[in-house]
Amino acid sequence: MQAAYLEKLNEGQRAAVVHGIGLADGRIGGPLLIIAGAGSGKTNTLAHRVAQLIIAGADPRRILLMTFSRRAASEMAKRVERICAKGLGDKAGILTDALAWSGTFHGIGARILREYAIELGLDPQFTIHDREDSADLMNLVRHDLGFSKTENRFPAKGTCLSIYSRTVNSEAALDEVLRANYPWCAAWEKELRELFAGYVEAKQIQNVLDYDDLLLYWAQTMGDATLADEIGGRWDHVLVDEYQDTNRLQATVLTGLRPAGRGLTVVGDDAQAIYSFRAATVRNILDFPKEFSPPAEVITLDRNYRSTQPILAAANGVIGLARERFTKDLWTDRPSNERPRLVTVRDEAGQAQFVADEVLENRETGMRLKDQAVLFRASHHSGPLEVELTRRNIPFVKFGGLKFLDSAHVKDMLAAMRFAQNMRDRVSGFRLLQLLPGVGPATAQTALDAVADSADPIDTLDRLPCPARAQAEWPAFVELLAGLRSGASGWPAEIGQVRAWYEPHLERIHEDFEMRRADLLQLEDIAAGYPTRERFLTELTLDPPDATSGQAGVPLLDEDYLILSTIHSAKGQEWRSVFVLNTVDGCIPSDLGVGTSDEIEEERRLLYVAMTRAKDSLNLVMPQRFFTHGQSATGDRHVYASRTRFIPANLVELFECRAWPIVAPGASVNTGPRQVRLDVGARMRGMWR
DNA sequence: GCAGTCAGTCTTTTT
DNA sequence: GACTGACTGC
Repeated sequence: MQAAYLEKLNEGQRAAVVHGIGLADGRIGGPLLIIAGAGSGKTNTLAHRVAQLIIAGADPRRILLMTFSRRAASEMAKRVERICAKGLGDKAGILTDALAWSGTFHGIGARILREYAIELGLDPQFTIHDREDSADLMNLVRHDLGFSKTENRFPAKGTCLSIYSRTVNSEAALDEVLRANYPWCAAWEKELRELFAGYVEAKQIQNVLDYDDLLLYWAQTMGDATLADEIGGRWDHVLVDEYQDTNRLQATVLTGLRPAGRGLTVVGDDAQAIYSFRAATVRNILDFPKEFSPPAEVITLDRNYRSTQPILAAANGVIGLARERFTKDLWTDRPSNERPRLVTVRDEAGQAQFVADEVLENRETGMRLKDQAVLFRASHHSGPLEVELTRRNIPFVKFGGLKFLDSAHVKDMLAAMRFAQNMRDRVSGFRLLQLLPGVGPATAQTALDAVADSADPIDTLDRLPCPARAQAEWPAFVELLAGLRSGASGWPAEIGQVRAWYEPHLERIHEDFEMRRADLLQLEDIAAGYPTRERFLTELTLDPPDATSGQAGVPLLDEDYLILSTIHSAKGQEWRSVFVLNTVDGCIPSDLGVGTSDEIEEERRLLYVAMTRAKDSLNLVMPQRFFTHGQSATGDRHVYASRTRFIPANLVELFECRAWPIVAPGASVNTGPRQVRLDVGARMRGMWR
């Protein structure tokens, strides 16, 4: 007899769902690898497996579910709950929020480390630095060591951090990483080693962890037999999604948790590996089965339920040219007469018009904006389109790229709260102090030194001889910190106090403070959704709100809006109609990513991921001309682009090729409504400015 | 020692 | 077109 909720699954999916469940005497099954192609119902299968475990009697609090993003985690939790409701009926009510251990590797790591902080010699109040904070700290150390004025240019802070991060995450030796990924920095190996030692020391003194530390400390913890047993023993089942995008360090954590592989399930698709820049390695998923003895069972899902046959044929064609590949072609029984389209447009402005036109046309036929998405390689590729959408009043939400947390004024506010939380955090303190008029790097350094050595930092700050120009502002500043540290006003009232203190400075520093002030109010709204300051700061760093909106404020949930997303952020999602921008060499593949053949292969998979997001309709848009940057608004310098190398001539027949706009011979090129084409007035004014 | 200006560099994707 | 470092005046 088979439960009704399993009937809709195909054979492979069902095998994956029930693997190792219901063994005699309640034993827990061996390791399982699910190779799940794009659109093969991967999320659904994994959710069913979790639900099946619970229905079969597993304790949901002893299930660890690690996904790639927080969004994926909460989505999964919802689905599990729904399926359990079907399978358990009334008894399912007790499960609400019971799937307590679901999140990203980093998020779970942070939780574990806070809990075991004392045992690991960490202060439980540690703050977490995001990438930019880490780069700033790296820069401070780089400066202290005198590397900022070497005769030959020393690698920039971001490069140093990337090297450090890759070395840590790939568990490789520094010289290997330099040779393989940063050959132009190889001459600095000795200095880099010194820099990284200083960086690690600085983090420890200041009681901060960076993203990598969340994994690194966790992995180190798992190296201790007693702690590994204790932590691994908290869960009976560990499930990992998007396993192709994990790195060595994450694999180490995982084997530490489940040394024998018992109760371990990983899911992924090597054809969709697109995070090697984060040191992810496809070897993790390929080598998974033989990590264990007996080896893990492998189940492959190759039936695609998402796309029409012509779309899938084109995607298979693209990935078929990959140098190396392990999964089979996907298949579907969704026929269609409509091939995906390769659309040639004149330039990026034409591309924006084309997409806007098509999106509106689709909506006329009843397709909501939300069912349509525009995908692109780099965040800034959508710039002209965003302008066009705003002009035509088409609401949109953009995923990926710069977030509102990255703006200077938001970071200032967060720095204030983080410094209050942890006054040894120099990056936050450094930023915060320099907001005061008359305080620059030198004064800030002195103040932070005094605070670091002090048992009563607030008192120290209060007595500090501050520069004359900061005199007037100093008492209010110290009072703010004292207030925050006392916790007297409680959360989220505190953030209002910070804003009240900060606004005059904002006004002094920025011309456009009106716009920025709106962001601060939004930050306050977001803050109100978190129970404590510590949770707010931690979770905001680990899971920043990932969408920015075209209009002021995020559109209401019931409103309809178009999705704009980087291909990376589109992972795991699907839409009825998908547009891919700039399907030309130089954008896909990015001309920055064509150094090695491995990088080229990853760019190819990126296009594959983009194409396989589409259910019914797919448009790959190719602007012919790109205007180069660094010229006046009316300049005409441009370069010509050609079709992406991933769609060579022999694949073109899989597409319907067309040009837009369709120009009848002899007709005027500009078929659209009459509009300003040359702002003569602006040119005249520009002559004098 | 701070703040403003100028010239030169690098420019992706994200937890 | 943003960020960094060097230079200059206060």
